[in-house]
Amino acid sequence: MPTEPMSTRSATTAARRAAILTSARKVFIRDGYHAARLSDIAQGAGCSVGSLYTYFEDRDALLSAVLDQMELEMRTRNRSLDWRGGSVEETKEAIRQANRAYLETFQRNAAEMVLLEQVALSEPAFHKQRQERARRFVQRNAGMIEQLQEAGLVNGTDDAEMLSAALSVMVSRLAYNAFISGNFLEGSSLERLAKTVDQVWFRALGLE
Amino acid sequence: MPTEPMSTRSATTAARRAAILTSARKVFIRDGYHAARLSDIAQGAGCSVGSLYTYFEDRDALLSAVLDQMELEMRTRNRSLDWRGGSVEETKEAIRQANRAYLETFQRNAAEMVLLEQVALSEPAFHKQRQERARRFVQRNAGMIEQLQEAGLVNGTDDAEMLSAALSVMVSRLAYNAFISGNFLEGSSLERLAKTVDQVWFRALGLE
Amino acid sequence: MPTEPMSTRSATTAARRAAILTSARKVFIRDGYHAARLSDIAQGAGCSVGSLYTYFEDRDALLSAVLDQMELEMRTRNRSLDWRGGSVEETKEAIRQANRAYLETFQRNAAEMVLLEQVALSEPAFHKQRQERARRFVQRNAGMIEQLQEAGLVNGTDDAEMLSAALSVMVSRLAYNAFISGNFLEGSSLERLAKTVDQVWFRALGLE
Amino acid sequence: MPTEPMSTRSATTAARRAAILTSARKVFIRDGYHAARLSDIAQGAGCSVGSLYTYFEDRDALLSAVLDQMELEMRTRNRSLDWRGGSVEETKEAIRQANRAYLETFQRNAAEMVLLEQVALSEPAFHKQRQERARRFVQRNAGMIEQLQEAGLVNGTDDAEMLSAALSVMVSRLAYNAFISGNFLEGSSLERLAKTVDQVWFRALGLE
DNA sequence: TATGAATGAGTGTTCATTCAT
DNA sequence: GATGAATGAACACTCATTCAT
Repeated sequence: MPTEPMSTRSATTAARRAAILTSARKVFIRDGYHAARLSDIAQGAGCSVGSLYTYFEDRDALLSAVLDQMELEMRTRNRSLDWRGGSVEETKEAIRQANRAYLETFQRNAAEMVLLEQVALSEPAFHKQRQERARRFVQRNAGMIEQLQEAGLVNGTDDAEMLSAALSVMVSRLAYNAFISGNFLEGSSLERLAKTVDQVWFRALGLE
Repeated sequence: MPTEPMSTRSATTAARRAAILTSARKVFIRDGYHAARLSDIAQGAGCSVGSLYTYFEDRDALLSAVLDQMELEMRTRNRSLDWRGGSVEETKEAIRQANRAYLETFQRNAAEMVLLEQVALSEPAFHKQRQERARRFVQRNAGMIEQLQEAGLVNGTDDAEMLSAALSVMVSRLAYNAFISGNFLEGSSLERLAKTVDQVWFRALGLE
Repeated sequence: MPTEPMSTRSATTAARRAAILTSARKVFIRDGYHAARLSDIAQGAGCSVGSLYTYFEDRDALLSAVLDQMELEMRTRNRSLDWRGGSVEETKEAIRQANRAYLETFQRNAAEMVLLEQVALSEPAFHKQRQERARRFVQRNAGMIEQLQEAGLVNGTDDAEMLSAALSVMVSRLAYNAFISGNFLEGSSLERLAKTVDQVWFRALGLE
Repeated sequence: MPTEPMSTRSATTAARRAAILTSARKVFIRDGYHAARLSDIAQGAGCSVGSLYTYFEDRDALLSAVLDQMELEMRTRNRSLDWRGGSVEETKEAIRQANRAYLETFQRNAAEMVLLEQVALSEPAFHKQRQERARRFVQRNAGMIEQLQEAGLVNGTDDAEMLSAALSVMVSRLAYNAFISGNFLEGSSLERLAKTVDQVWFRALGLE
């Protein structure tokens, strides 16, 4: 066994930690940030409440670990537009792929997105972190729009940063309304969303 | 006695109800949906905690009344696009005015919007109500887009409903990020937002 | 009824507060500072645990109120030696009375003294306050000894402050051992203590 | 093999026990009787919490061992007055030496004395044991005072036992207030204390 | 109708002790 | 013998709701 990764104890310990994390994620998503109870999490993990404190400092640290895990899994959605020159059609294709990747990730993690939203609304620290991430994402896209402007592919008089923000929030919020149960676009297919958002991006940038 | 004013008692009663409502709104907005405490609301209203129950069934009913009051005040923002024929330029002007009205209302009621968001994320009943309102709003705009399509003013092959939704959420979410403290667009002027969202609307609809 | 002291509500409220205080005092004394439970205090007061918080901020505030009440009751013990000139015999009589007053107070509040001791050992804030009181008490007596020295009644070469401290702690600690159950002088009569401490005071001061 | 040293295992075992004891003493003194935690003790001893239970029955047994160790070290302070006849000056010298020995021990072990006090106030069993020790100490001194009375060196009408107790507690409590941080005699030199307590002893016994 | 004291269920957290490895 | 994760009982504190006055 050349790649034996860890001792039995470590393995067990890691498994228990993972079980708690999984249960916590389920309970936090099912009951919401405020209503989630440690006792439910412990029960779901098959351990006592006290054991939660073996692996996590307190309730907030546990939540934080859950959120970190989610962010890690969703990292791909943060891949902003990757354009390094190319024809109009290549540019459009890059946009199509970025939008699709984002929508797919959102669809796969719809429940998680609600939790992220709840926490951001209640915990200033997390809200700040999340906004910072959004800001960077929008900035990157804005930089790309400026490159397109310089390359003469799109209208050079636009407010690139605000345009980037507008198109970004359009996609994310459309996904929110489509993929999260109870919302007014519920049931809309990813295809249908993608088609419209691509179109708006293209026209807003003048890529036609 | 058709114009009999309210009796003194009624007047007093109504005033007290209003005082409670005002205090509740302030506290719910200041402390957030979960952290707001009835004792603070009573203190702010200059009455006892017990009196709250004379005017409202329970905490949720009080919250509900606060939200209703807010919705009433913000009703203008729900005025969707009002297009009844006209030239391209007239259409664009109608869009400009609708967007501006929405942004102004949002800016004026930024704090309220946070509360609406918090509640929608925690209370399914209210969430449903809010989504229904959003759905109707989007449907109305979608209907108008279809009329524009039929009039030959805009591209007739677009998914009108999804396009309406996309453009709507773009405006509301951009406002959210611009007018609510701590968000990444904080400080952006209404003018700057309006210019970009108008532009995207026009291009997305082909109104140029 | 010219001296009607308070409204019925106030009376009831004060009575409830007093009941809680009485119960708290009993429980704190019976179980000790650390082992005392709020549930026991509430039960003894005939109310719910939650009601304790109507009258006291938290456990510490309740304890503090108990201690304040005790201090108030025991204030007489702080009456240090009151000597304003006079013959040797008058001085001795003043000492006799001061010692007796102290011992009587201690005897009457023996259980309370244990609690004071416990708290002082665990709560720096209270310890400090208590030491300050002791310091002032000793200083006053030291001042009187100096007056006696100046009057030529007692040995003028002694360290008045230290002598005062020595004689003070002798009385208080002897009382502690005599009046508190389980201690090695348990059962000794106040008379017996008084006779010895008076004697030591007289001889130490040279009042013979 | 009469001088066979301890086996390696025994040596190791004894060393570990000693390490635990040392760590426990440090932690109990640093954090106080109630706040001291076994996990800190184990960490200080460089072993696991579970190992504590290999060497000591439970928390109380460990505390008990710590206290025993302290008592052992401080045994000299328990050497009561050792008078087997002699002149007045020799008697006074014996008293001087006893007081000084006591004060020195107390000063050297001030922190330990606080712990002893805390435990005595919370644990009846230990309190009893401590009082018994104090009683014997006072009895021995009382016996010596009676011998002095019989020898005509001191006043024969005094209550020897109570006088012994009074003088004993005076020394110990003065030391407590002088050598333990936060008390009102803090900073007083051993010399200053000794001078006063010697004086009081001499005068109280009539040794002049 | 107004009051505000009383209620009590519910929660996160601590830590000495145990025991499987 | 050594380990340290698991346990679970115990506690202080909160606050929406009730109801006697």
